[in-house]
Amino acid sequence: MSLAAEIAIEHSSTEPGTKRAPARRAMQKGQQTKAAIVEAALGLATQIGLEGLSIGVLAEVTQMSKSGVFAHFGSREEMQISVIREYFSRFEQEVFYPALHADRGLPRVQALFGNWMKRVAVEIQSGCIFISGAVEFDDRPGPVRDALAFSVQTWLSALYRAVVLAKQCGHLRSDADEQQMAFEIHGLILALHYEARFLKNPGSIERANQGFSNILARYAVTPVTPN
Amino acid sequence: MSLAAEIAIEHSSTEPGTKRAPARRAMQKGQQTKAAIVEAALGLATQIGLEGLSIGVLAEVTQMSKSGVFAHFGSREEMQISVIREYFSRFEQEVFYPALHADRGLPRVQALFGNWMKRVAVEIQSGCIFISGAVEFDDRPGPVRDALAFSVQTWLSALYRAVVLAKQCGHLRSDADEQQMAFEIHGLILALHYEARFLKNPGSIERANQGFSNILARYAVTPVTPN
DNA sequence: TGCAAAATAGCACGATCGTTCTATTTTGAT
DNA sequence: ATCAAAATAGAACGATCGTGCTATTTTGCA
Repeated sequence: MSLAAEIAIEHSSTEPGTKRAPARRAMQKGQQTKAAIVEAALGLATQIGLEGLSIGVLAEVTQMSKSGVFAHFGSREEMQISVIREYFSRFEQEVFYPALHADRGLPRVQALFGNWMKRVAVEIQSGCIFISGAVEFDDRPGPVRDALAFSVQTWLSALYRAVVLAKQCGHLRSDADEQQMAFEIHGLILALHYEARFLKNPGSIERANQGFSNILARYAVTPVTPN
Repeated sequence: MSLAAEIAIEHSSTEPGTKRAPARRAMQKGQQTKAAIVEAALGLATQIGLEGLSIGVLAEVTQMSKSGVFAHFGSREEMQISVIREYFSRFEQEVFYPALHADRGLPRVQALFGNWMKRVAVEIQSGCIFISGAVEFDDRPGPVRDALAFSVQTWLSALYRAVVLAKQCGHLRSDADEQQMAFEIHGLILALHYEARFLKNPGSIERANQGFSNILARYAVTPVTPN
């Protein structure tokens, strides 16, 4: 049902500062500061990447001591994972859930792509953790890579399922390959991020949108009205 | 004429260890060791990225002292730039030049894409500096970013010119947008690298090839024979 | 073979890193 | 208000980083 359905399960990892037996105390302040740290870390990570994050810089930004920051996570890796979870949560809220209001089938696929584009357009300035993180952790095994790959796979699967639904609705040609279509859409987003953010090529957003139109023209059963 | 025509100009930077006036000495050994260091650095950089390169690790790998390695470049940034130049040079030799033997027009575009695919297929294991470097330096100004962006732009321009040539040859529809076509091809390569190397999704190579066929079907004037 | 120049090594520097340990302060239910 | 627990601070650790300085070794024309 939810994009993050399985996330909740994985979230039951050992949180430092949370003792098992006597869970009577409220500990509101702790979670509050932790959220503020993650917020700051998220802003930093989108710009300089997850690997660029350091406890020291995080302490500086949040006006805390290094050990104060550290205590909230127990390790740097756990801090990075917290950032990934927060990023995923916002991605979910901004891209996935709003698109569920669109009708099943092609309209929903268009909504997903449209919301994704809106987000990436902003991330041309701020950066995207799903893209930078993929490069940073593509052959560095461990829990951070796992959390990142899980988040990305969850989102790409949601996109794929929307395409499958579109075909079931009869909106796509009978010979349309749903995995292929999702792959090509992903490529457009990646090319946009690369050419706009790194190369600073103007017109990239328009080309990504045009590319999506081209994909629709290929896979849809009938000419699609542009949004 | 050459893909790297302008590179030679940029290459006239201050090389440490090269004094201007008395250029009598041969200094063959120096360049030889430097080449070996760059070779080792290239192998490391493809895996762990340009930012992951350190003088210390490089000294370990080449069985030299840190200062011995350092002296060949004068700075870490200059070392990274040397790696980028070497990577570009090999890319040129492997992808660009061989494709010039194909006939102008669509055949050459197909050859460029085919060679590019062959290389990326290998880089699913080893990694691609043009992709990882773009993420590492997308908002870190400086000479390293400049060298990297220049290399990538040079290659993408070469691809674009091949597409323009294909249209001039009458191989593409009159309404074909060459920049758009190059953008979509770039997206396929990026999606392949992302989904195969990071997500380890099988079938990504086939999807990239299929995507290229789809692009040809859209832009070419006549059905194209698959290679 | 001699000898200057080039190549390499050795050492030390300040900085930053993640982490551990031990205080100290703050919190919040009783 | 009390007091234990939670939250935060402070200091120190070993490691690694890029780089500068000064030897020492190696190179290759004369």
